[in-house]
Amino acid sequence: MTTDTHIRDLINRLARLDSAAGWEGDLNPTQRAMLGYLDRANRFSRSPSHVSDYLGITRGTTTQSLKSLRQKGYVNERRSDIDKRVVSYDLTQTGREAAAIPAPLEESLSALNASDQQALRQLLQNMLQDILAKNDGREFGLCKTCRHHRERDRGPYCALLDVALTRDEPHQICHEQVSA
Amino acid sequence: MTTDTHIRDLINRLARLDSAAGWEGDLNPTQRAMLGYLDRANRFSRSPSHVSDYLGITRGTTTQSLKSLRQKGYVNERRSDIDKRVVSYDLTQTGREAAAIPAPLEESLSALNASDQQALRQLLQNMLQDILAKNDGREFGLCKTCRHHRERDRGPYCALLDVALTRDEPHQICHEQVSA
DNA sequence: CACTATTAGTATCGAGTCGAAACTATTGCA
DNA sequence: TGCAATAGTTTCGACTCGATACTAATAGTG
Repeated sequence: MTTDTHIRDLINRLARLDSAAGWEGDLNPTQRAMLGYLDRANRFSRSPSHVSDYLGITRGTTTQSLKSLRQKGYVNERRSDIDKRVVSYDLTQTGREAAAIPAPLEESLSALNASDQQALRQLLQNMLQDILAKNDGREFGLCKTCRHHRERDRGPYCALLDVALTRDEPHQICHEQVSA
Repeated sequence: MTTDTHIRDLINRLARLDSAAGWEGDLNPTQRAMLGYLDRANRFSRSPSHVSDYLGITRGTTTQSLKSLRQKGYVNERRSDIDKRVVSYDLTQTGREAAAIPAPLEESLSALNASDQQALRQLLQNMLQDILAKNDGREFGLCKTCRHHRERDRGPYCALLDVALTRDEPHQICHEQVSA
């Protein structure tokens, strides 16, 4: 059906234009995407494996890209004390600044009215969930939308990992997130 | 605004998943995108420049990719007689077959009902037009939606190039297309 | 009609993406 | 304790991609 191809093309073209604009400075589109993910992911979701799952690439590739991001001073590596296999990445100050520059796609997005934005988000989200379900991929939704998220007296809390959360963590991406 | 980032992420993730699935056989995602474009573009729109404009990459890159597509037997090169600088690419039989395999994104798309599809297409199209307008990029719409397209007694006709069109050309992509 | 500017396309370079496959180190489990 | 699973890394080869410098053909101007 020609109709289908069309929407697919639109999505790919939009992403491509977003990418093309993403060559700003010494970052390429993939590096920018990683930076963006690390910026929005919580402390449980910042390992090479998580980045790989989110971007849909292999861990080998991710290792390479994270290495070049580290060499350019955008991220710091940190090994876990609990599980010595695990590595986690933090954005440096430079990294946070770079993650903050807006893309042309965002400007165009803010031109849409609120209800259109809502509709668009909903439709895209449904598609994404559908595809992820078929590929047993994870959703990487926001912590606060998860079935394990609780609001307690002393603040937010994760019932899956059994840990107290800081005030901003519910708004971050979690690799364990499962929609309620 | 977190809201904006979200939609942008959705679009990029969908495109990325589409890409990741696009490694089938001996084609990579970019090669697959080029093949798809060449398959849907009319005879006036199949040069390296047009591919570059459509994909938002430089001509140098496009030349390289077309070269590898040709070596693998997916496309044929043809120099124009009128303007000897111009080259045009045709899909081979193998190329047409490869362009026909559907992506997971398409299946997920057909799960949406017709009105949702229409709504989604419209919203994405508006965004695309908006972004293209800001970057003086071309729309690459279908011939039949163009202001130069005419329906004559002897069949479809292009008033811009002053040529008669075959029956299927109005349904193809044209680099000269300008929405009516 | 000659001269210059523009346009179409190509080659080369360096950095980096990407999957595949082979590998190390750690942890989990029976 | 010993083997399987997991997290991450390395290496390889093919390729993308922008930048830059290039050739050839056409267009436009005086």
